[in-house]
Order: sequence, then structure tokens, then C-alpha cells
Amino acid sequence: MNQRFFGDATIAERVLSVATELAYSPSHLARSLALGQTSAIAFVVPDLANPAFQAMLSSLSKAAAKDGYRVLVADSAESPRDEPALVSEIRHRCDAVVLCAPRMSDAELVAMADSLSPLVLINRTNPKLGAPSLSVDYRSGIQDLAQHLWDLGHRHLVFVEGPAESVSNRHRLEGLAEFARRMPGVRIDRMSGGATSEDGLAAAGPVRDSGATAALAFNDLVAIGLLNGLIQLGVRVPEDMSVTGFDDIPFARFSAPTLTTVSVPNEDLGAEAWHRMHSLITGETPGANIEFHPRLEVRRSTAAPRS
Amino acid sequence: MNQRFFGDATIAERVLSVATELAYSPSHLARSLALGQTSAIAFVVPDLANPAFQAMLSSLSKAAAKDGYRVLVADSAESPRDEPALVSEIRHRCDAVVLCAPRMSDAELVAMADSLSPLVLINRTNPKLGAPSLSVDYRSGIQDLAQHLWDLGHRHLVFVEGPAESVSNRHRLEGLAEFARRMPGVRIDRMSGGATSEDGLAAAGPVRDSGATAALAFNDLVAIGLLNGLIQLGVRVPEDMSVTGFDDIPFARFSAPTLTTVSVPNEDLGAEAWHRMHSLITGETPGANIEFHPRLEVRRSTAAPRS
DNA sequence: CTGTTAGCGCTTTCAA
DNA sequence: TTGAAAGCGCTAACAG
Repeated sequence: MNQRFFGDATIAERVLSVATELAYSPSHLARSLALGQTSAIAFVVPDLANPAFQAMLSSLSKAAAKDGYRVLVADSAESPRDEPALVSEIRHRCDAVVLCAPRMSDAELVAMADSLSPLVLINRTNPKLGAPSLSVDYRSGIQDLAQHLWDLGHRHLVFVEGPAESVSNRHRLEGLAEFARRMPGVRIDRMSGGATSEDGLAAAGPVRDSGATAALAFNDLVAIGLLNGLIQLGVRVPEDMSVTGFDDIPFARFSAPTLTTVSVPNEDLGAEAWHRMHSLITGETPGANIEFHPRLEVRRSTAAPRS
Repeated sequence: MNQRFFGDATIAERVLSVATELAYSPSHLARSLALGQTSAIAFVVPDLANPAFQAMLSSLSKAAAKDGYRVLVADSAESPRDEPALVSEIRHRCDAVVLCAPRMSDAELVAMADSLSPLVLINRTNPKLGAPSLSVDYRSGIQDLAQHLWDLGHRHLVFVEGPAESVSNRHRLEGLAEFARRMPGVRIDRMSGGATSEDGLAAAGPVRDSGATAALAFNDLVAIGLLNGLIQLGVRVPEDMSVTGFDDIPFARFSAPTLTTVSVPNEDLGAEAWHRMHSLITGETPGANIEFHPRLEVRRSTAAPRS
């Protein structure tokens, strides 16, 4: 603003007043087209209804907003099969994408990585990919849980599995397999489950009949559904059966009984994802990949077996 | 596609193959500019971390996706004061906006309504506005809760308030005032609270010392925090003190004790919001406004007072 | 330093 | 029926 000459202030004022009078507002769209950037990023999750992902979304959105970015959300729950198409479509609408726990295969992921860049991965890593990734050590987390149950005296466990395509489910299975190797006296059965409270509820009967004394649920949602189902069936938790979760969602400490689980810092995941993304966008070197180690949270849903 | 002449199929094929070879993909941005529409809508909430809003977001996003629309999320929690600016900014990025429980004043809302159109309101109505709205009858909901407590024998209640600017908080207060008018024998105190579990936790001491035999929390989140705080202080719920929530979030049935509350169909709100929005966009007449009536859900956090 | 113009990548209208 | 051109509303590079 050059104030040395006549009229500047007046002109500016008049322009502004006419602008408001005409209700002028710049078109973000045209600006984006000219600039070649939308200042929006996509966040794609397998299930927007899951509190664990909501926590990430909430912190990601807040962090991005501080830098003037908005987030476009997409839920691939409906049809995991065309997750690649969904991801690619939404990527065209914005500058970058944060892929959270994608269900697609490694081959598919690697194949589309270039076209998605800038890309940040949450809950998924692949050495072939240059994309920054934030992940959780599910293998050690589930082993901490199994060890906790072992220490209480449980020798027969049942794992209520998550979605079959889920990489994080595979990691839990691998962790459990390793645990079984280390502890030859333990027996760990597998049972199909899912990722929601309803899946946990549905698993209650089979879990009760499994002969196991403790159940490891895929996540807190499943655990809470299972807890409820078990109680409805007259199975007391933890007296008759111990139950563990995974994630430590806010409500894990408020369930009845409170849930023994491992905590995953989902807010941090969201915030860190944005930091990586911001670096990528501005051409800086993103921070190193982080693998969060879940922390065991012993509450009241686990106890020594009766016998 | 004209198949009558030579080469068409071949040409199309070649074009396609070259297109994929060059990794061509249409620019959604340019398309939007030319078409004058982005196929995206905004969803603005006062707190993205609240499960009640997440449920709406989840269903809104799913419904919109079916029609090829994406949703851009924004959380106005940070600074309720410039909610108008935030809303206006995000509106410029997309075709329409769903305003959920806006904290802004009626005057502000009415003033910007035109510039926001197409607009759908959730949890807020204003007769001056043409915008479709989906709302919840908080007045009757809170009265149902108060009546339930009255029927149990409670005569001294305390209401742990929500955010002061929140219209839904005001409606609850109005409902309570009406209840007090109908039931002269009741005493209802007010206590400042908030909208989160932390706020509920913080209110535990004051609630215990209030002399009331039952507490009505602004929402389930607050109620669950309060529940926990009370128990930590050695106050038994419901024996020493009854507690009620509002919303019936999924976890209300899993808390310890399970929470007496009124249920609000948040998934329906999200889905219906999209239907209204879709009609608005396509120029059809949107369905009539709906006012959902919360349904009392009596669980274990309420009982007759001891004395 | 100010003002003009080309161009972002698409759609659509209008001539050929 | 096909192809060229104008224009969406902005930014950035360019002359003046």
C-alpha cells in the first residue's frame, strides 16, 4: 500500500465498499486452478464410524486447519474392493492423500503410490514406498496382552479376528504366533470376528463355547461388544472369562467392566501425519517414520482364570 | 460413439491406451471451474471429537458419496468467535454447507444465510431462514429425563450445563424451566460444565457438594466423565447420586453403570441432511423439516434417592 | 511501478 | 458431424 500519493486510501476504501456491496467473494476454485493447488487433502479410512479413526481425523483436521488446509473425508467401508478407485478419485480433488489402514493389497498400493503422491500412510508401511508412514507395532502390542493373560495364569486363549484383508489383523496374528513359539504351553485359537461392536456381540456365543478362559478381541469396539454379549449370556467378566481390546478408545475406561487393552495414540498419529504431509507439500524432508509402541493398560476385564 | 464408420473402435482404443500410457487423468478442478460446481459439500461442527457429531458425519459422508459428492469437514471448536469466517471460507470451496449446531448468534446466522445457500441446518432452526433444518426437541427430551427422576422420587436436581453459546443448551434450560413450572415441588440448580468428558470429570466435586440427589448432564460425554469422577470420589451411582446423559451415543449402553439418557438418532440426522441437501442442489423441493423427539432410555445410572 | 495478457484444463457454444 | 474458440475467475509473467 503506497500512502504517499493521493487517493490511495480512498480508492482502496471505495473498492472494498463496492466489493462488499456486490457481495463479491473470490473464487477459491479459480484460484486453485491458477495456482495448481487446492489447499485440501484427503483422508481415507476403512471405517469412519470407528472412534480410533475419528480421533485421527479430528486431530488431522485441526492440525491441517492451522496451515490453511481442509480435509476431505472418504470411507471405503462400503466396498473394499474398489478402494483403489475411490482413493484415486478423491486424490484428483485435492493436493495429497493420507491413507489410513488401507485394505488394498501391497501390489495395488505400490502400483498407485506414484499417482497418489504426496502420500502419507497410517497403519501401513511398505519398504518399496517412499511415502512417510506412521504405524503401530501391533505385533508387540498383542504380545503384551497375551503375556498379561499368561501371567494371570491363562493357558487357553481365543483371538477374535478382525477383517481378513486387514494388514493390522495379520500383524496381530503374527505377534500371536511368535508368542506361541516363545510360550510352548499356550494354546491360541482363532475365531472370525470383524471390526465393530456388532461383530463382537455376534462372537459372544462362540467365544463362550470355545473352551478358552480368555479372549483377545481385534480392537476395543469388538471387545466392548463381546463384553456385552458375554454378560447377556450370563458369562461373568472377568470371573468366568477375561477379555482384552486394542486401541484404548476413550470409552475403554468407562465400560463395564473397564477394559484391559493397549493404548494407541491416535491423536498423535493424526497430528504427526499432518506434519509429514506439510513437509512433503512444502518440499522439506518429512520427519522420520514413527512406529508407536502400544502401552498395556490393565483394567478390570481381565483376571486369573477360575480353575 | 459412431460405430458406422471405419476406425472408430480402433481410434478410441488408441486414445485410451495413449491416455493411460501418459498417465492422463482429467482435472477435477478445471472441470469444476467450467461446470461451476465442485461436487463437494462442507460439514461444519463445533466439535469433531464428539461421537454424536461423528455419527452424523459418518452417515452424511456415506449418503453423499452415493451421489458422487464428497464432504469437507471443519471443526469450529478452536475459536467459536470466528465461526462465521470459518463457515464462509469453507463454503467458498464447495457447493453447499451443512451447518451442525452452529454456535453463532441468530443475527449472524440470518445475516450469512444467503451467502451460504444451499444450506441445511442441523440442531438449529430459525423461522426467518428458508434453509431446511433437522432438529431435536431438546426441551421435551430434558423434561422426560427430569420427569423420570421426579418419578423416582428426586426433588433436588442439578443441571450440568453445556457451552453457554450453545443453542441446544438454552433449549435444555428452557425445558427445565418449564418442568419446574409444572412441578412446583422440584428444585433445579444450574452448574457450569461444558461438552466433553473432561468437563464432566471436573464437575464431579461441585456436583457431589451441591446437595442434589440427581444430576442431569448436558450430554452423554459429560455424563460419562461425571460418572467416573463421582466414582473416583467415592460417590456411588446410582445409590448416592443419579446421573443422566443426552444423545445415547453407542457407549452409553456400555458404561459403568450403563447410562440413563435420551436417544437422538444421529445417523438419521446425517442421512436426512444429505437428502435435503441433494434436493436443494438438484432444484427439487426438499422434504419437510423434521424435529426428532428423543426417546427416554432408562438404564442403571438412575435410581430412587436414598433418604 | 502499473496495467495488460496469457494461461491453468476443462465444457459448451457456435461455425464450418 | 466435427472442429475451433470462447470463457469459467483467478495468478503470474510480461510489457509499457
